[in-house]
Amino acid sequence: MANLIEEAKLSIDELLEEAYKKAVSEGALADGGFPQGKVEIPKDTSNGDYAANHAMAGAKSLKLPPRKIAEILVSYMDLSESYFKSVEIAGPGFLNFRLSDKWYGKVLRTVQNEGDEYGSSNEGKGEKVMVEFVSANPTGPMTIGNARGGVLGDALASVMDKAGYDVWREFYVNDAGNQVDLFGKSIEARYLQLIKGENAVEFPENGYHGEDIKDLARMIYERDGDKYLNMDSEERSRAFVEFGLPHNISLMKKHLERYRINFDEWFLESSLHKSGYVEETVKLLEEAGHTYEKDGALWLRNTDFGADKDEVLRRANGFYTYYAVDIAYHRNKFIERGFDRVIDVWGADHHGHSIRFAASMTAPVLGLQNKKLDFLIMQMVRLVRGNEVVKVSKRTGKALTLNDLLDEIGVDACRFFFNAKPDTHLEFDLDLAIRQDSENPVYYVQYAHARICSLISAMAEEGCPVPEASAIDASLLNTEQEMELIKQLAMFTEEIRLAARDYDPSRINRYVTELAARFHRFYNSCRIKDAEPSLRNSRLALCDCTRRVIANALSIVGVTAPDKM
RNA sequence: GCGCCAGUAGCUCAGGUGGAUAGAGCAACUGCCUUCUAAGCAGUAGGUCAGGGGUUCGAGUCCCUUCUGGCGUACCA
Repeated sequence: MANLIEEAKLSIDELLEEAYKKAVSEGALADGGFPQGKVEIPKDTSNGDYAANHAMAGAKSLKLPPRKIAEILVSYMDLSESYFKSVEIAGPGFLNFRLSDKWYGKVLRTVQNEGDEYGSSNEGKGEKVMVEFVSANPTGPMTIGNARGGVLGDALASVMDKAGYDVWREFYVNDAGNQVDLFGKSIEARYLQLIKGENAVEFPENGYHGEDIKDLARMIYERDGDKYLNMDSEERSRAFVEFGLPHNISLMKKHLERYRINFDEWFLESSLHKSGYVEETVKLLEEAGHTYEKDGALWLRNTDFGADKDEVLRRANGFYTYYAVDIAYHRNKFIERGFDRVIDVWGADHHGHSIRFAASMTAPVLGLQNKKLDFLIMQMVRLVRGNEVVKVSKRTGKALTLNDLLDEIGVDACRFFFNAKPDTHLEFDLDLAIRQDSENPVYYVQYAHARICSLISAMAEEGCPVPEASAIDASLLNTEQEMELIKQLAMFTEEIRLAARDYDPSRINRYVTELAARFHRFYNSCRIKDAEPSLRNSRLALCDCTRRVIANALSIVGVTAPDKM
């Protein structure tokens, strides 16, 4: 559970502080306090692997020019027991440290010892976090937008899990409310059209036009014939909903499983209605005086909590709005189920809602003062086919479904592709996606893994198994390519930490692509098979570590790491 | 109108919370397989970081403003 980058930075801080203290005790520096500097990995590591700006930060308090301070610190510094072989002063006063082979060896040992666990840390300290994502309406098939939200949520959950949070994946099923009524009415219309003819029955204006609705009607007709023909309309569409929803939900489960997403819970909206929890929550707000009646509806004074408008909680017809249900649902997450933090992965079409909703959640009666509600708002996916923009809408029924997409480009490519930075618009070109073969970066990464696997097995057959990292001589790994590769291996834990902190799992994509690139560079410039035995063993251990980290990283994104390609 | 997100190479995007000379991949061009997987590597070319102001030793990064695109601003979810 080591974060090698953090360790290296900390050890530089310690080296500097020791040098500072020694310099002060011998009168070389004024005792103005140890300067609070930052240790960073510079963009360009040709001057050093780590750069510290303490000398610049201390210029004022120590009343000396930065370069002078740097010189004094360096002269009092002892690197002999450290992970560094040299320190140099550069530019305005940067202190540039270069890593020694003691550190490179430690990296390989750490990767090998920690195995599948390498990359994990205890940053999150077991905090209970729920990631709610996808939560697609069960009124139709999942779309390409859900493909993005699915990977984002799932990979975010994985990253947080690795970073030491206690993570729960949840799918919120909207199995109640207007959309569901409309769903029932849509099936009903299609059903009646089957019997009476398409022109004899009017289709609801805002109904769901998709083929899947027709399919559902057909299934019902094939099973029960015209049994529902003379039934009361309300009763009939309710019966159709009772058939259609479970059907769609199990289909979503199946497709998401194919997409390698498994939820800890499929939470039913209807359960909040049945248990009276929505009513109870609204009453809470009512009794605290946060509501008023207008035009027969019950309104929440959301402007009191800083929102730009008030919201309807209960419609004039007596039904609760999704807004009221959402408040109840989130109260349930925090209060009833004890999550410390909730992250909702929502599309950009919900961002207005998320801002107003966050305001509502600060209502003191809800008791969420110490809780943390975050939103990961992902921008929309723009579907294009060549130059033509493809409109995605469930209403028109023309959407490309998640399952169709998986048929076309495969799970690995899809997961890798959609794990992109959440806050930028994603352009998805269907023409490109279909011919996304070797152009796709996912293959570049997988290829590195397969290359290593076949190399390792070929070497094992020749009597050269992968050695223990503790038994190799890391000082032999002294070419630029080897050192760059090891440095990238060391970065993994830190990368996961940052991905969790920023809610940006796409960092892992970039990380693993860079790791693969560094491996390919190494592989091209360094022979393994016919190197001296000790060098061969060192390189073999390096290959093995790379293989492990690639596999670990890909598993976070939910992409397979093949042995052969 | 107001609010949120974005604008970086021909295309798709990075840019580590203000640091050293702005980077990858694709596309284009030139090389590298009798040697561990060429789905690879090395190299060339490509830029007014949307425009304009400001903050400071220093700005793609922070502030203001204009422009462009997306999304929102329902008794839909």
